[in-house]
Amino acid sequence: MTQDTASRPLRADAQRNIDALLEAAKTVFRTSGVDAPAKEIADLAGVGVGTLYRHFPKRSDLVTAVFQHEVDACAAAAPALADENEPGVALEKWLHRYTEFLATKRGLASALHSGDPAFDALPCYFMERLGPALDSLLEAAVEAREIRALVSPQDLLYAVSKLSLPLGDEEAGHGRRMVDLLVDGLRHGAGPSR
Amino acid sequence: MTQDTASRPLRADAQRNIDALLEAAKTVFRTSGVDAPAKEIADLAGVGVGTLYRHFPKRSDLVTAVFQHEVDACAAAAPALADENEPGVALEKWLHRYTEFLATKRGLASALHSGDPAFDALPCYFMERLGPALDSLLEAAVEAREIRALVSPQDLLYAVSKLSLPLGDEEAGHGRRMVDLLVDGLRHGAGPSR
DNA sequence: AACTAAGCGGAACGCTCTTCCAGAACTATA
DNA sequence: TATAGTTCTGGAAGAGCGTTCCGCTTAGTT
Repeated sequence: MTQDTASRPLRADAQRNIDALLEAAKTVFRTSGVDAPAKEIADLAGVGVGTLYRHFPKRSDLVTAVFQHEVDACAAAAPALADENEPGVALEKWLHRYTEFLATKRGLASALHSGDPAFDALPCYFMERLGPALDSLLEAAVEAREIRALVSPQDLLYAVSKLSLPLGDEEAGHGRRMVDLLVDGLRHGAGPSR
Repeated sequence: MTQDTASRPLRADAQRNIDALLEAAKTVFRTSGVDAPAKEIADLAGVGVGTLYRHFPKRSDLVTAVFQHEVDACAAAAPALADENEPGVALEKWLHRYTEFLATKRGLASALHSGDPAFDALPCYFMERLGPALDSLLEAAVEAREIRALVSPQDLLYAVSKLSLPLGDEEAGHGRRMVDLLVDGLRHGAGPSR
């Protein structure tokens, strides 16, 4: 899933280590934030710190890779959910999947706004991957007349983002409730597509 | 303006150092972010690092103090602007003053969302100080029939916050333009108060 | 002037980041 | 399968930063 773009195909053990590092980094970022010690990540992955720095010379490289990895996983969940559920339910489940994804990104949001140009491309990647994924779910739901057709995937993604990464102080679960409300709102106007 | 709540009145040189540290930290936070080296702040303030840690044992103590200091300054600007300008202009100028304040807070926003409970009280402090300040400007402008009366200070503060601390990638100045638009929107419906 | 205690500075310690290279591990070839 | 050639690995080493600690300084008091 990683590093198969060009050049020669990377040695097998190296690929294994990269995967282990991504998995470890995902876990550590969630528990200790994006500024967690490099050694913690290397230890969890079962490799030396040198190996970490060989594959991800800058911290932002690792952060970016983990982020893209998770965005990909989130996007990939859409077709699976569409197969297994009614369109409206699939949409709802995917949005919750998306909220869970966002919930693990508190620390990452800080990095995104840190001004480091290394992160500039992430929001684009985000939209490019998730936009179409959500769009297919929306279209199916509109087709099935379970929701109305008046929302763009971009708007919905941003709306859910802002609901899930709140400014200020508020109790847990607030984001999830607001997302439910949003989906119900979409359902309300459902009917024959014009 | 600082540390005069209780106990004995703090030695004069200590108070001077505290002020110098706050001033230095404000500058350094702006240029190097909230994670800047402690020594950089201490040097700029002309004191040893020990002095910094004596007054602000944890980094969050310093961050919190600087933040409150700046919130106070921003709130204090409201009456002055109200004296020197027409109500509508005072409102507009203050909102721009507020945007400038927010613009220096990129790094701080990260800290706020970092999950450190030390920062939990900041958003409340923020609203408590700025809410009334903005409210007085709004009331004066409504009274003078320069804007309509349909907005709460909380909504306006949050709206401007979100416009000024954008998610995603966008060119500079976007926040400022959107704030202008918002103020024009307020003006549009102006007329006899009901 | 002398005393007291608050306050100061910066050396020292420990932790983390990052680099580097000798040697291990893998792959291709014969 | 044996060998050569390359990639990749691990962790020691060097540098830098955060934080603590304590002997000395200095403001305030009598």
